[in-house]
Amino acid sequence: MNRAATTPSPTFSPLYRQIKDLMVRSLELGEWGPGDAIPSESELAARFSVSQGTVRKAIDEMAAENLLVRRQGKGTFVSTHNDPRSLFRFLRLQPNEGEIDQSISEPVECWRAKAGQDVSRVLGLAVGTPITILRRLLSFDGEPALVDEIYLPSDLFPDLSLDVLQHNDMSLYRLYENRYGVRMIRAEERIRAIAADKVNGELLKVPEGSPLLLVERVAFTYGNKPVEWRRGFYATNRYHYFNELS
Amino acid sequence: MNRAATTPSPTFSPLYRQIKDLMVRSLELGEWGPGDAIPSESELAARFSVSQGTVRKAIDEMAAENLLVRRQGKGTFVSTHNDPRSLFRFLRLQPNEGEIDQSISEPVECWRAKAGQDVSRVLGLAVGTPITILRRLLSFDGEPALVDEIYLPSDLFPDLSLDVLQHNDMSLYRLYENRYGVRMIRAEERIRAIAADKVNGELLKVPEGSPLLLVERVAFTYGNKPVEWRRGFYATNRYHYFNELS
DNA sequence: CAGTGGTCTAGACCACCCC
DNA sequence: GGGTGGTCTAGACCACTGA
Repeated sequence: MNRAATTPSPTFSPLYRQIKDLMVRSLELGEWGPGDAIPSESELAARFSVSQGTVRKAIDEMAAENLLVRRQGKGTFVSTHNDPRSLFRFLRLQPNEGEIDQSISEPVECWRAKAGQDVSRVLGLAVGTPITILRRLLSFDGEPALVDEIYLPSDLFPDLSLDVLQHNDMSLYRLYENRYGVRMIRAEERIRAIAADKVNGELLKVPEGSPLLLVERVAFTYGNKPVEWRRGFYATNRYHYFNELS
Repeated sequence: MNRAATTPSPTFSPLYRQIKDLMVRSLELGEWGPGDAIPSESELAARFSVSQGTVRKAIDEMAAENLLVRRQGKGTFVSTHNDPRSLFRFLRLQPNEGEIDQSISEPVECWRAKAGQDVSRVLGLAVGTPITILRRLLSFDGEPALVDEIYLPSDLFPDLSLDVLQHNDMSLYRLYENRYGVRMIRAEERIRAIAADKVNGELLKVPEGSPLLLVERVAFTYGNKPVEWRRGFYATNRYHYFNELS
């Protein structure tokens, strides 16, 4: 590590942040894959020629961003959507009473199209880029809870089809990660109330015109690159969207 | 600081967390009030007979929880709702396009009542405890955006009335803090979609039956004590609820 | 037992703010 | 210049895990 880089300057960046950037790059490039243990703190300190405390601070920030998971006595691991604990990290819908025993994702449709203005703006694609659109129904304990309409750039998810979805009984983000090597690390949601149309009303078993939550999500992978756009229609008679503010 | 307390034991708690607990207590007891600078890190280190690094770690956690705000070169301060930067910390509604120039809170009603089952359960009060209920309309740039229905235990907000509200042109949490010494530090929100009733429809200038967000909030002060229950009816034609997931 | 992350210390120096 | 928080180091020891 070049100490000169820490010289005061208009673009001062502390050492631990430079280390962090290098480590994030190792994640992006796949040097350390999801679920893997990364080298120990002392190994990393030696590799970057800094003290253990500096490496530690870099890892602290990455753990706070859910990029890494520390496990005392075992090591530090690249976080993964295969971990059951992260299953509900991006799904804030929960039952008004009790807990969810079982959630089932039922693919409904999957087709190819060309990106229109809206999708290309959100995902940073050129208008006309091939995209894959899929619709699926998510049920909790046998009751339909939400319908998702998902827009993906086809080049990143080449063979995605209804067949693939039906033969993979896992969360979508697990599928993205395991089959396509695309890891979602962050998302933004914009929520509105709308009236159910015919299609969603039937899927969710509510009358047309019933109030639904419309949850629009943009999900990002490493480098703040948006790779998924999603419109979720949430039935909130038995469930609600939970959020904690601090 | 009694080092023996750090001896390995079934209830091991690191030194910096014990320091943090002591400091949180100082906040609860009002030794350090909102907006005040707390003692410098070296002073605190001396007071608790620990190293500066240990105090630092305690402050780090408190800053992460928005209890304190660090300002390099100046000191560490008790966070306050008087700080304009924290104005939208608990209000996640934002315009679909552009920014909010001006927000106006217009009190509509304010009356006393006795806590029913729902309020007492949420706020941890006995049924029948005196509560104060108020309704207000929040407008952004002249357009009505949301109606709040707010339930408070009367003993903590003794003279709260329509008159007080009309003569205090500040955010409610500023009023709570400045006039009643109640600081909100955390909140939970549960969001559903509902149809507008007559009253809220008129206030928000939308037809009866239009879809609205119902945002139920429980807000907590120090010690995780719930002190406010709120039902917000958000019009989401021009605005949306924004949330970031990570 | 050895190896990992977690805590704590003491001291040096830097960046920022204000007098 | 003197105070504050911010960074970085080197070293000691503790807590947890698994072979």
